[in-house]
Amino acid sequence: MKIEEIVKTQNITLSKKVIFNILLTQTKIAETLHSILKEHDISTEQFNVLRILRGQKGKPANMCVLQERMIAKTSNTTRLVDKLISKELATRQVCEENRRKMEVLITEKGLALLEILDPLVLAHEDSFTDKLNEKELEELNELLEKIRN
Amino acid sequence: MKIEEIVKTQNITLSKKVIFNILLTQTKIAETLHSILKEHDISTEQFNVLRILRGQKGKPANMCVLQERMIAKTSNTTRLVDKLISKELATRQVCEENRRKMEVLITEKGLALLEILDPLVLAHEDSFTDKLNEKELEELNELLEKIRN
DNA sequence: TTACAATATTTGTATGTACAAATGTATGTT
DNA sequence: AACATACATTTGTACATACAAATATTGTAA
Repeated sequence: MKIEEIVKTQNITLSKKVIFNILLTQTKIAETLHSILKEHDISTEQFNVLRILRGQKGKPANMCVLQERMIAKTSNTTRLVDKLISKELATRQVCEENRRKMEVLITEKGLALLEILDPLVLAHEDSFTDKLNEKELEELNELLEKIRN
Repeated sequence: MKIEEIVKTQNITLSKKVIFNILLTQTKIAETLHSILKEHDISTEQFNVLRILRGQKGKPANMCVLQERMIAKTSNTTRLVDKLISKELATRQVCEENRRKMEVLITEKGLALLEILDPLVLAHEDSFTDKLNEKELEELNELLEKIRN
Protein backbone atom coordinates (compact mmCIF):
# COMPACT_ATOMS: atom_id res chain seq x y z
CA MET A 1 0.00 0.00 0.00
CA LYS A 2 1.18 3.45 -0.83
CA ILE A 3 1.82 5.93 1.92
CA GLU A 4 -0.97 8.17 0.60
CA GLU A 5 -3.51 5.45 1.20
CA ILE A 6 -2.13 4.55 4.60
CA VAL A 7 -2.52 8.15 5.72
CA LYS A 8 -6.10 8.22 4.47
CA THR A 9 -7.22 5.02 6.11
CA GLN A 10 -5.25 4.93 9.32
CA ASN A 11 -5.65 6.78 12.53
CA ILE A 12 -3.36 9.73 12.21
CA THR A 13 -3.59 13.14 13.82
CA LEU A 14 -5.01 16.03 11.89
CA SER A 15 -1.73 17.86 12.40
CA LYS A 16 0.30 15.10 10.77
CA LYS A 17 -2.18 14.90 7.92
CA VAL A 18 -1.75 18.57 7.15
CA ILE A 19 2.03 18.43 7.21
CA PHE A 20 1.95 15.38 5.01
CA ASN A 21 -0.54 16.94 2.62
CA ILE A 22 1.65 19.99 2.14
CA LEU A 23 4.63 17.77 1.38
CA LEU A 24 2.63 15.61 -1.01
CA THR A 25 1.16 18.54 -2.90
CA GLN A 26 4.47 20.30 -3.29
CA THR A 27 6.14 17.07 -4.41
CA LYS A 28 3.52 16.55 -7.09
CA ILE A 29 3.77 20.11 -8.37
CA ALA A 30 7.57 19.94 -8.40
CA GLU A 31 7.65 16.62 -10.20
CA THR A 32 5.49 17.76 -13.08
CA LEU A 33 7.39 21.03 -13.39
CA HIS A 34 10.62 19.08 -13.41
CA SER A 35 9.43 16.89 -16.27
CA ILE A 36 8.34 19.92 -18.31
CA LEU A 37 11.69 21.66 -17.85
CA LYS A 38 13.59 18.48 -18.50
CA GLU A 39 12.36 18.44 -22.09
CA HIS A 40 14.20 21.72 -22.49
CA ASP A 41 17.33 20.49 -20.73
CA ILE A 42 17.11 22.76 -17.76
CA SER A 43 16.68 22.02 -14.05
CA THR A 44 14.19 23.73 -11.77
CA GLU A 45 16.85 25.74 -10.01
CA GLN A 46 18.46 26.80 -13.29
CA PHE A 47 15.04 27.94 -14.45
CA ASN A 48 14.53 29.97 -11.28
CA VAL A 49 17.88 31.68 -11.67
CA LEU A 50 17.10 32.47 -15.31
CA ARG A 51 13.87 34.13 -14.26
CA ILE A 52 15.65 36.16 -11.61
CA LEU A 53 18.11 37.31 -14.25
CA ARG A 54 15.30 38.31 -16.58
CA GLY A 55 13.65 40.20 -13.73
CA GLN A 56 16.76 42.37 -13.51
CA LYS A 57 15.78 43.92 -16.85
CA GLY A 58 19.27 44.38 -18.18
CA LYS A 59 20.82 45.22 -14.84
CA PRO A 60 23.42 42.61 -13.97
CA ALA A 61 22.84 40.45 -10.91
CA ASN A 62 25.71 39.48 -8.69
CA MET A 63 25.96 36.21 -6.83
CA CYS A 64 24.56 37.36 -3.51
CA VAL A 65 21.52 38.85 -5.19
CA LEU A 66 20.87 35.48 -6.78
CA GLN A 67 21.34 33.66 -3.49
CA GLU A 68 19.00 36.00 -1.70
CA ARG A 69 16.26 35.50 -4.26
CA MET A 70 16.44 31.76 -4.57
CA ILE A 71 13.83 29.90 -2.60
CA ALA A 72 15.73 26.88 -1.41
CA LYS A 73 19.01 27.87 0.17
CA THR A 74 21.50 27.00 -2.46
CA SER A 75 25.05 26.88 -1.35
CA ASN A 76 26.16 26.53 -4.88
CA THR A 77 25.20 29.48 -6.96
CA THR A 78 28.58 29.41 -8.64
CA ARG A 79 28.15 25.97 -10.15
CA LEU A 80 24.53 26.69 -11.02
CA VAL A 81 25.58 29.75 -12.99
CA ASP A 82 28.39 27.70 -14.53
CA LYS A 83 25.75 25.43 -16.05
CA LEU A 84 23.77 28.35 -17.44
CA ILE A 85 26.92 29.76 -19.00
CA SER A 86 27.89 26.44 -20.54
CA LYS A 87 24.43 26.38 -22.13
CA GLU A 88 24.95 29.96 -23.33
CA LEU A 89 21.90 31.11 -21.40
CA ALA A 90 23.86 33.58 -19.28
CA THR A 91 27.16 35.46 -19.13
CA ARG A 92 29.36 36.38 -16.21
CA GLN A 93 32.07 38.96 -15.77
CA VAL A 94 33.91 40.67 -12.95
CA CYS A 95 32.28 43.89 -11.73
CA GLU A 96 34.64 46.79 -12.39
CA GLU A 97 33.53 48.96 -9.46
CA ASN A 98 33.94 46.17 -6.97
CA ARG A 99 36.14 43.44 -8.27
CA ARG A 100 34.94 40.99 -5.61
CA LYS A 101 31.56 40.88 -7.29
CA MET A 102 30.48 39.12 -10.43
CA GLU A 103 27.99 40.48 -12.91
CA VAL A 104 25.65 37.84 -14.27
CA LEU A 105 23.42 38.58 -17.23
CA ILE A 106 20.85 36.61 -19.19
CA THR A 107 21.60 36.21 -22.90
CA GLU A 108 19.24 36.51 -25.86
CA LYS A 109 19.19 32.74 -25.99
CA GLY A 110 18.20 32.66 -22.32
CA LEU A 111 15.40 35.13 -22.88
CA ALA A 112 14.18 33.13 -25.88
CA LEU A 113 14.10 29.95 -23.81
CA LEU A 114 12.02 31.67 -21.14
CA GLU A 115 9.63 32.86 -23.83
CA ILE A 116 9.05 29.24 -24.75
CA LEU A 117 8.78 28.05 -21.17
CA ASP A 118 6.49 30.80 -19.85
CA PRO A 119 3.25 29.47 -21.32
CA LEU A 120 4.15 25.88 -20.45
CA VAL A 121 4.81 26.74 -16.83
CA LEU A 122 1.69 28.87 -16.65
CA ALA A 123 -0.42 25.98 -17.96
CA HIS A 124 1.26 23.67 -15.46
CA GLU A 125 0.38 25.95 -12.57
CA ASP A 126 -3.16 26.50 -13.77
CA SER A 127 -3.71 22.77 -14.14
CA PHE A 128 -3.55 22.67 -10.34
CA THR A 129 -5.21 25.93 -9.37
CA ASP A 130 -8.04 25.42 -11.85
CA LYS A 131 -9.51 23.00 -9.38
CA LEU A 132 -10.25 25.75 -6.88
CA ASN A 133 -12.35 28.84 -7.32
CA GLU A 134 -11.08 32.31 -6.46
CA LYS A 135 -12.44 32.29 -2.94
CA GLU A 136 -10.85 28.94 -2.22
CA LEU A 137 -7.50 30.06 -3.61
CA GLU A 138 -7.54 33.08 -1.32
CA GLU A 139 -8.47 30.89 1.60
CA LEU A 140 -5.63 28.51 0.82
CA ASN A 141 -3.20 31.39 0.61
CA GLU A 142 -4.29 32.72 3.97
CA LEU A 143 -4.04 29.35 5.66
CA LEU A 144 -0.58 28.70 4.25
CA GLU A 145 0.69 32.11 5.27
CA LYS A 146 -0.77 31.64 8.71
CA ILE A 147 0.87 28.26 9.17
CA ARG A 148 4.21 29.61 8.04
CA ASN A 149 4.41 32.76 10.15
CA MET B 1 14.73 42.13 -1.72
CA LYS B 2 13.80 38.54 -1.01
CA ILE B 3 11.47 36.69 -3.32
CA GLU B 4 8.87 36.38 -0.54
CA GLU B 5 8.57 40.14 -0.37
CA ILE B 6 8.48 40.59 -4.12
CA VAL B 7 5.57 38.20 -4.34
CA LYS B 8 3.72 40.07 -1.63
CA THR B 9 4.16 43.53 -3.07
CA GLN B 10 4.07 42.94 -6.79
CA ASN B 11 1.25 42.25 -9.14
CA ILE B 12 1.14 38.53 -9.41
CA THR B 13 -1.78 36.24 -10.18
CA LEU B 14 -3.60 34.49 -7.38
CA SER B 15 -2.76 31.20 -9.03
CA LYS B 16 0.97 31.88 -8.95
CA LYS B 17 0.75 33.05 -5.35
CA VAL B 18 -0.82 29.78 -4.29
CA ILE B 19 1.74 27.64 -6.08
CA PHE B 20 4.51 29.72 -4.60
CA ASN B 21 3.01 29.59 -1.13
CA ILE B 22 2.84 25.81 -1.21
CA LEU B 23 6.48 25.65 -2.25
CA LEU B 24 7.55 28.13 0.41
CA THR B 25 5.66 26.42 3.20
CA GLN B 26 6.96 22.99 2.33
CA THR B 27 10.51 24.34 2.03
CA LYS B 28 10.31 25.89 5.47
CA ILE B 29 8.91 22.73 7.08
CA ALA B 30 11.54 20.59 5.35
CA GLU B 31 14.41 22.86 6.36
CA THR B 32 13.60 22.79 10.04
CA LEU B 33 13.04 19.04 9.99
CA HIS B 34 16.35 18.62 8.24
CA SER B 35 18.17 20.60 10.92
CA ILE B 36 16.56 18.55 13.69
CA LEU B 37 17.51 15.25 12.08
CA LYS B 38 20.97 16.50 11.26
CA GLU B 39 21.79 16.68 14.97
CA HIS B 40 21.23 12.95 15.04
CA ASP B 41 23.23 12.31 11.89
CA ILE B 42 20.38 11.16 9.74
CA SER B 43 18.88 12.57 6.57
CA THR B 44 15.16 13.10 5.98
CA GLU B 45 14.95 10.23 3.54
CA GLN B 46 16.84 7.89 5.88
CA PHE B 47 14.42 8.87 8.63
CA ASN B 48 11.45 8.07 6.43
CA VAL B 49 12.81 4.66 5.56
CA LEU B 50 13.46 3.93 9.23
CA ARG B 51 9.85 4.75 10.03
CA ILE B 52 8.61 2.51 7.24
CA LEU B 53 10.75 -0.29 8.65
CA ARG B 54 9.34 0.25 12.13
CA GLY B 55 5.84 0.21 10.68
CA GLN B 56 6.49 -3.31 9.47
CA LYS B 57 6.42 -4.48 13.09
CA GLY B 58 9.05 -7.14 12.77
CA LYS B 59 8.05 -8.21 9.28
CA PRO B 60 10.97 -7.58 6.90
CA ALA B 61 10.50 -5.07 4.11
CA ASN B 62 11.98 -5.67 0.70
CA MET B 63 13.26 -2.95 -1.58
CA CYS B 64 10.14 -2.50 -3.69
CA VAL B 65 7.99 -2.10 -0.59
CA LEU B 66 10.31 0.67 0.55
CA GLN B 67 10.24 2.35 -2.86
CA GLU B 68 6.47 2.20 -3.00
CA ARG B 69 6.11 3.83 0.39
CA MET B 70 8.62 6.60 -0.04
CA ILE B 71 7.13 9.93 -0.92
CA ALA B 72 9.63 11.36 -3.34
CA LYS B 73 10.53 8.86 -6.00
CA THR B 74 13.88 7.67 -4.96
CA SER B 75 15.86 5.79 -7.51
CA ASN B 76 18.35 4.85 -4.93
CA THR B 77 16.87 2.78 -2.21
CA THR B 78 19.91 0.53 -2.26
CA ARG B 79 22.34 3.25 -1.29
CA LEU B 80 19.90 4.70 1.20
CA VAL B 81 19.64 1.36 2.96
CA ASP B 82 23.45 1.04 2.71
CA LYS B 83 23.71 4.17 4.86
CA LEU B 84 21.28 2.82 7.44
CA ILE B 85 23.23 -0.43 7.63
CA SER B 86 26.57 1.33 8.00
CA LYS B 87 25.02 3.21 10.94
CA GLU B 88 23.75 -0.10 12.34
CA LEU B 89 20.17 1.14 12.21
CA ALA B 90 19.04 -1.63 9.86
CA THR B 91 20.04 -5.07 8.57
CA ARG B 92 19.64 -6.63 5.17
CA GLN B 93 19.69 -10.23 3.98
CA VAL B 94 18.62 -12.20 0.97
CA CYS B 95 15.07 -13.56 1.17
CA GLU B 96 15.22 -17.36 1.20
CA GLU B 97 11.84 -17.94 -0.48
CA ASN B 98 12.63 -15.58 -3.34
CA ARG B 99 16.29 -14.95 -3.70
CA ARG B 100 15.75 -11.87 -5.87
CA LYS B 101 14.35 -10.05 -2.90
CA MET B 102 16.13 -8.51 0.05
CA GLU B 103 14.78 -8.50 3.57
CA VAL B 104 15.41 -5.25 5.37
CA LEU B 105 14.82 -4.95 9.09
CA ILE B 106 15.19 -2.16 11.61
CA THR B 107 17.59 -2.89 14.49
CA GLU B 108 17.19 -2.19 18.18
CA LYS B 109 19.48 0.77 17.69
CA GLY B 110 17.21 2.02 14.92
CA LEU B 111 14.14 1.68 17.09
CA ALA B 112 15.89 3.49 19.92
CA LEU B 113 16.81 6.37 17.61
CA LEU B 114 13.20 6.70 16.49
CA GLU B 115 12.12 6.78 20.13
CA ILE B 116 14.35 9.80 20.60
CA LEU B 117 13.25 11.46 17.37
CA ASP B 118 9.50 10.91 17.70
CA PRO B 119 8.83 13.66 20.23
CA LEU B 120 11.18 16.06 18.46
CA VAL B 121 9.45 15.58 15.12
CA LEU B 122 6.05 15.80 16.74
CA ALA B 123 6.97 19.12 18.35
CA HIS B 124 8.34 20.34 15.02
CA GLU B 125 5.09 19.54 13.26
CA ASP B 126 2.96 21.02 15.99
CA SER B 127 4.98 24.22 15.94
CA PHE B 128 3.43 24.82 12.51
CA THR B 129 -0.05 23.39 12.93
CA ASP B 130 -0.49 25.07 16.33
CA LYS B 131 -1.15 28.26 14.43
CA LEU B 132 -4.40 26.95 13.02
CA ASN B 133 -7.46 25.69 14.86
CA GLU B 134 -9.07 22.36 14.10
CA LYS B 135 -11.55 23.76 11.62
CA GLU B 136 -8.81 25.56 9.71
CA LEU B 137 -6.65 22.45 9.61
CA GLU B 138 -9.50 20.48 8.11
CA GLU B 139 -10.14 23.22 5.62
CA LEU B 140 -6.49 23.26 4.63
CA ASN B 141 -6.51 19.51 4.18
CA GLU B 142 -9.54 19.69 1.95
CA LEU B 143 -8.11 22.45 -0.20
CA LEU B 144 -4.80 20.65 -0.63
CA GLU B 145 -6.47 17.39 -1.55
CA LYS B 146 -8.70 19.20 -3.98
CA ILE B 147 -5.79 20.94 -5.68
CA ARG B 148 -3.89 17.69 -5.97
CA ASN B 149 -6.60 15.44 -7.36
C1' DT C 1 50.81 51.89 5.33
C1' DT C 2 50.25 47.87 7.58
C1' DA C 3 47.32 44.84 9.78
C1' DC C 4 42.87 43.13 10.55
C1' DA C 5 38.13 42.50 9.77
C1' DA C 6 34.34 42.32 6.48
C1' DT C 7 32.50 41.08 2.11
C1' DA C 8 31.90 38.26 -2.20
C1' DT C 9 32.73 34.34 -4.43
C1' DT C 10 34.91 29.88 -5.36
C1' DT C 11 36.57 25.30 -4.34
C1' DG C 12 36.86 20.68 -1.97
C1' DT C 13 34.60 16.96 -0.11
C1' DA C 14 30.94 14.20 1.17
C1' DT C 15 26.47 13.06 0.39
C1' DG C 16 22.14 12.78 -2.11
C1' DT C 17 19.33 12.20 -6.42
C1' DA C 18 17.93 10.87 -11.35
C1' DC C 19 18.07 7.87 -14.93
C1' DA C 20 19.65 4.13 -17.65
C1' DA C 21 21.96 -0.04 -18.03
C1' DA C 22 23.51 -4.27 -15.94
C1' DT C 23 23.06 -8.26 -12.96
C1' DG C 24 20.87 -12.03 -10.90
C1' DT C 25 16.66 -14.77 -10.09
C1' DA C 26 12.13 -16.69 -11.09
C1' DT C 27 8.31 -17.95 -14.14
C1' DG C 28 5.94 -19.48 -18.25
C1' DT C 29 6.04 -21.58 -22.95
C1' DT C 30 7.39 -24.71 -26.24
C1' DA D 1 15.64 -28.53 -20.76
C1' DA D 2 16.08 -24.23 -23.37
C1' DC D 3 14.49 -19.90 -24.18
C1' DA D 4 12.33 -15.58 -23.62
C1' DT D 5 10.16 -12.62 -20.46
C1' DA D 6 9.25 -10.55 -16.15
C1' DC D 7 10.79 -9.22 -11.70
C1' DA D 8 13.94 -7.32 -7.90
C1' DT D 9 17.82 -5.11 -6.96
C1' DT D 10 22.36 -3.05 -7.85
C1' DT D 11 25.72 -0.32 -10.27
C1' DG D 12 27.56 3.52 -13.27
C1' DT D 13 27.41 8.10 -14.41
C1' DA D 14 26.14 12.69 -14.30
C1' DC D 15 24.34 16.12 -11.79
C1' DA D 16 22.68 18.58 -7.53
C1' DT D 17 23.14 19.97 -2.68
C1' DA D 18 25.24 20.98 1.98
C1' DC D 19 28.77 22.66 4.54
C1' DA D 20 33.28 24.20 5.60
C1' DA D 21 37.42 26.07 4.20
C1' DA D 22 40.03 28.79 0.96
C1' DT D 23 40.81 32.77 -2.00
C1' DA D 24 40.44 37.42 -3.44
C1' DT D 25 39.10 42.17 -2.76
C1' DT D 26 37.72 46.09 -0.12
C1' DG D 27 37.17 48.98 3.97
C1' DT D 28 38.93 50.64 8.31
C1' DA D 29 41.56 51.66 12.37
C1' DA D 30 45.96 52.04 14.68
